[in-house]
Amino acid sequence: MYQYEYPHFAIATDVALFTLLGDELKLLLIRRRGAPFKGSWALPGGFLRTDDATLEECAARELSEEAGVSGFFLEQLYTFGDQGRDPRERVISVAYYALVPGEGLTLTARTDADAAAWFPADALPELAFDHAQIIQLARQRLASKLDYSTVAFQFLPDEFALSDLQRVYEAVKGEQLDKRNFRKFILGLGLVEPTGNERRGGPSRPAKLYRAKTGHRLEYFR
Amino acid sequence: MYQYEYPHFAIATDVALFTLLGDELKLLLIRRRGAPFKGSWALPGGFLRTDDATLEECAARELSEEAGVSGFFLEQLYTFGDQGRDPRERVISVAYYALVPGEGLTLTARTDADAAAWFPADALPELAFDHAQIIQLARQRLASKLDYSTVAFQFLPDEFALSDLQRVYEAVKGEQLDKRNFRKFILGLGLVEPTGNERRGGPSRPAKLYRAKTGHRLEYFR
DNA sequence: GCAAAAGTGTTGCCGATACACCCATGG
DNA sequence: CCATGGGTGTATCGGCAACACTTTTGC
Repeated sequence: MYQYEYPHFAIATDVALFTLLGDELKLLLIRRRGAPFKGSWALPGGFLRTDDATLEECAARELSEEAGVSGFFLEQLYTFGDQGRDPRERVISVAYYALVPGEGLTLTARTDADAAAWFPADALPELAFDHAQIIQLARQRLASKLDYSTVAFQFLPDEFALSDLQRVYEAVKGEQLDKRNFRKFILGLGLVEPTGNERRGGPSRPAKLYRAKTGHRLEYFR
Repeated sequence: MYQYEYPHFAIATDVALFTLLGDELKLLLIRRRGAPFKGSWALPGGFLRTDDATLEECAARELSEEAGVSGFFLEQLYTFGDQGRDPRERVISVAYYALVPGEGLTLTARTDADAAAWFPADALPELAFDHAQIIQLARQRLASKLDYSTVAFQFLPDEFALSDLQRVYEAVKGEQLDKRNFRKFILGLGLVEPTGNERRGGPSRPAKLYRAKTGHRLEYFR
């Protein structure tokens, strides 16, 4: 038994995980099985354990445990610690946002798969706790990071067509972009290179495929 | 005595408080009176208490208690929670940065004033914990926020000359700016208005004074 | 041959930069 | 009258937005 000089609190991480399915930005939600907010939709997340070496590790663990997802990009967003944001006791929540390529999602591999689902980011249900606020902040951050970093690549597999990348920008920003200007912009950054492969099979001209020069590391430009 | 389902942790806030003194960006440091890192310089900060309604309130309280400062702008920066960042026990630290006008600093009003001191932001001593990392992050954030927000006003009193504002930009970014272009930039934003007053008394032409149109609320442009 | 998506250049405009001199005051 | 900082305009350049047609494939 320990005696502490200062009060201690529960720490949690909550993660807003986005992906692109078709032309639409999607967000992963979990249906809560316990109180409080039992039956409500909420962000995946959970309490920090002593064997989580870092907060990020905690967030990643919850994402794979609760949602059966892996291979995501993860970045800290903001920390919420107001009194009363959790009705049980004071919980300090470190919010993250995460991105996965739309391809190869392993949601179905989970035992209780129906408890997790992708929602259109523009049509979310009522959410538990202050999760609506977290999501709003995550979307803002995401949209502004498109303008000065390579976050967009995190939505795509290693090989992608420029039109795939454009679909990411359009879905996240919620506006149409001019194809020629977009290509000039991306190629002008000098951060992608052709792989030499093409994507065939569609009823149209094959698309040249590219990869991020830096692998999938986040780069800042501007 | 309570039994918790999950482990609980100490939460702290640490604050990087900047001001402009003369032409130089300064950072406030506190000399630690207790273990660990006794005698080292550190950021002002301390543990979250149950009567702090918000994390921000905790940060503000510590700033006024430890440093005797008030009237600052305060914004959350990042949360550090790795194992081992505090040798005593695991401490989750929510880092903030804060800005005060160089005028009217009340540091001297403190009882143990010699325990707190302003250091040139470019010449800091060895620091306790991971505080050097926090400060580096704060400076980056600050410098980039100059480009798309009105944070700079937070370094200035209500009335200021355009050259004061320019000194802020130069100190934070660490580079000289062209006076004419700078004024065009600021006036072009349309976020300041002349107060009608002048600052006389120097051995030079009096400077017209301005105020932020929005009061001291943070605005985003671009 | 037709539907569907890929690919490709030029022009105009606006915002950012570079640059040097006169002005008003206090001492 | 001199030292100090305040105040002002123009020309150039480069990046960004607007804009439409041809190409390659699968069926």
